[in-house]
Amino acid sequence: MTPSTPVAPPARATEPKRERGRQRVAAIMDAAVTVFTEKGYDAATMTEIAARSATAIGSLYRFFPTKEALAEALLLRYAQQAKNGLAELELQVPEMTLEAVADALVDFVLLLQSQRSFATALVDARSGSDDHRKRFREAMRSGVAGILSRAIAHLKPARAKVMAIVLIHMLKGVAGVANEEPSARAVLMAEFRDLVRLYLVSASARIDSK
Amino acid sequence: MTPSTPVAPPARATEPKRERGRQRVAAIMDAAVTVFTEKGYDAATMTEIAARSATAIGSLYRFFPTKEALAEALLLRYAQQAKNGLAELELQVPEMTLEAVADALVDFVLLLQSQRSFATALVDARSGSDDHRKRFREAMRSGVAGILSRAIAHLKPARAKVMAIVLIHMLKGVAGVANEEPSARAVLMAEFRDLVRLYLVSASARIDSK
Amino acid sequence: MTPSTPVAPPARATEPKRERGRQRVAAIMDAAVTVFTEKGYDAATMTEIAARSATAIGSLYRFFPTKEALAEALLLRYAQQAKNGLAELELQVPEMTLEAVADALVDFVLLLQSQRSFATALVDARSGSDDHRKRFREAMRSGVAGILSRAIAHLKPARAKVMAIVLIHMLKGVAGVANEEPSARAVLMAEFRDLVRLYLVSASARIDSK
Amino acid sequence: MTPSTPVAPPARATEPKRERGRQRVAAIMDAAVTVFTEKGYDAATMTEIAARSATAIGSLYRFFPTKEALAEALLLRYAQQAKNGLAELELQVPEMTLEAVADALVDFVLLLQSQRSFATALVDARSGSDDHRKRFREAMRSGVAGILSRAIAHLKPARAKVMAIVLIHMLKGVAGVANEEPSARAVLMAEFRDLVRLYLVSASARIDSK
DNA sequence: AATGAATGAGAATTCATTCAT
DNA sequence: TATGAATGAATTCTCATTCAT
Repeated sequence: MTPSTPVAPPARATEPKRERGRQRVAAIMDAAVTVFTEKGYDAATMTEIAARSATAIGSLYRFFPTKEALAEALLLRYAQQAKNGLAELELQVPEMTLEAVADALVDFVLLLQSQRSFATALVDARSGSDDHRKRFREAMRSGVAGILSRAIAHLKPARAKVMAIVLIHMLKGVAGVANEEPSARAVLMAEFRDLVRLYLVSASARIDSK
Repeated sequence: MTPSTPVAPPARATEPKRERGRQRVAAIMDAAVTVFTEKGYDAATMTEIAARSATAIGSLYRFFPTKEALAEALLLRYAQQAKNGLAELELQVPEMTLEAVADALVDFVLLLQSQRSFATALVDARSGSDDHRKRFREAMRSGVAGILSRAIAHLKPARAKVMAIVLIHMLKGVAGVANEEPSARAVLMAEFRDLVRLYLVSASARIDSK
Repeated sequence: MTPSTPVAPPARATEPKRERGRQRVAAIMDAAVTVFTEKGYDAATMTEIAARSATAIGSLYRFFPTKEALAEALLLRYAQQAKNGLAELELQVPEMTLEAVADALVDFVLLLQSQRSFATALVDARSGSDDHRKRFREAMRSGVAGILSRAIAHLKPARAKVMAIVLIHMLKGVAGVANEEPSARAVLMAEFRDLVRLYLVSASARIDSK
Repeated sequence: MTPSTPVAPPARATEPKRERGRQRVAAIMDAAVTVFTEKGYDAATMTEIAARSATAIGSLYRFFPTKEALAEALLLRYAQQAKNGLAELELQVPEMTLEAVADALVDFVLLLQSQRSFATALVDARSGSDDHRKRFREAMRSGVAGILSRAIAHLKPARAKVMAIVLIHMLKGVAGVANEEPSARAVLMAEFRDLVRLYLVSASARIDSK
């Protein structure tokens, strides 16, 4: 048969309507995280994801009609978690010192880290609707900017945004520490922690001195 | 037991003996950089690289026996350039202020940047012998550490190494600025520059205060 | 890999550049005619066409990048033959009686018939660029109309066109006779022949009587 | 040896006992006509037919155990209608002129036409038991032959059959007119009408002249 | 040495049909 | 009985790599 969807939008996953389906979807997503993380988006195969989640390939496609749709769903879930985490953190900022905020951000990243590497793989993938990816990036930036605004008095929104971008980049480095030799990890972590603190404190100081 | 070399080391198959060959190789490598950058390692095809360099696919394989070998060669060339640049920079460090060194590092990254995006694509690719990649990373770190050692008096080698790692990560961010909206680029660049300076100056100060 | 041609035009076949390739292409096209005829466009598989022409599937795709492209090429070849045949016939019309022209048209169809059934399958297929199909239809109609114009004096172009359409439809019936029981074929053929003659003669008479 | 019935005859799985079921079946059949018409037999999917008739795929299969069975049922329904129409027409023939009969046949086809295109799709499909198709064809031919016999005095049964075949083919052309450009339709219709009349009248005349 | 043809494993995706709830 | 999940063979198409001229 000739494909009946010559130019279709990214295609959303069919929502499971029974308990069994929901379990399947969960299993698939977990397996997908693993495989994407191990191999990257391109090299990961739907077949392997199906196999690892003990799902027939047809069933996999029932819920995720496209490799891309699957990645998208994963990213969405991840984004949700990240967003929630940031929102939570933001609430606690008022009662924290700047250093504590810096540490909290680092801890937050560390918490997400298990999923982060796959997210990196997917976010960096070039194919597909960058739409979601952009929105995700934006959400992260807004979240971090929000925290910064609360943490540093009189920080202008524009600067908060810029700092958020830089900060997020730094935090990516934190996640990357996991790939280093075990012996070096502790020191590296400490160094990153210091740098993050330094960045926030310095920014705060610059404002106060004005 | 014989040493573990089951697979022939992926390297250039034939050293081009004649001028004609060297041109071919150069054309191929240039095309490869373009294609790898545009599509990423996996999505790039040998056929397209051949086409873009006006090379027959068979000829391409004469020079680079596998896709991986081609990537490796590219990486090697890139590493060489980076190394040379760093070495050069290192020589000039003694006559520079710390801030100038920070700026120079940023400028250096910017210079490499055109090739950097493809390098990122290749370095992040998981397949194949990480051997080269590791060596490349090591070289970069050593180079930057060397510069730091010369730039900051009494900096212990171990700390220089740690700082190099952190610094290199930051510099990657600098390269990433290119992907941002044009309107935001200048500010972001400035922010990164500040941060790099801040990092070096702060590290230097910490030592002096001891 | 993700496909690199998300929305590409029907894709033309790569022209073979060596003798071997040309033979391949011929073998493939012959096999394709057979398979399309036997199973129809949808049910025919590229795998089977490859197998029947003793071609590796990859080679098949080298020359015909799409199932559709293959069908298109077949149709083109067929159209060319039909066109040529009609053009030839047109030249001879002046020296023929009307009945002879009628018979010649029937014979012409019979000649094409071996390929006709597959062409029907392809022309009727819904997918793909109707462009070629339309052009083919138009060519046939023009050809037949030309013959009619030469065969029937004072026939107006517009009427010639209309008659051509009707005539071509009748001729399709002639081709369809092959599917009937052998015992009935001869009589059916004769009946169709008579009808075609009747049609032409009657049309001619109507003009003369004016 | 037992008679060759290896596969169960594809027929309605369950006669709907209740009103509800009958509605379902009707909805399914209607949707099926639409989808088959739009896409052709092969490209039509059971899933889509189910969706369009708001039927669960499982339910669809309760009523029609295979895709083929569904097609068969559709064809059967169509055949019934055609048969009835022809039978009705046959009764009226004695009081009609030959020309009127010709027109009536054309009108009859036009009436069926809405369903005809799908029927064409299915009749032309090669898969499955041609049994039904043959029977359908036979019924049509008999019906038309009957009409002819009544319309043309002294027409021998054998000739009636042959003429029926030719006539039916011509009538298919009438149905095909719908695909032509609107501007051309009227003229084409008239031409086909004339041809049908011409055919009947001429046949009648030939007999009388004997 | 250069070129383009050949190869075939493997990837994404579809869909008729069967099962379990 | 009705529903939606499960299944997996089959299909189109890709591409790194090898061969033959």
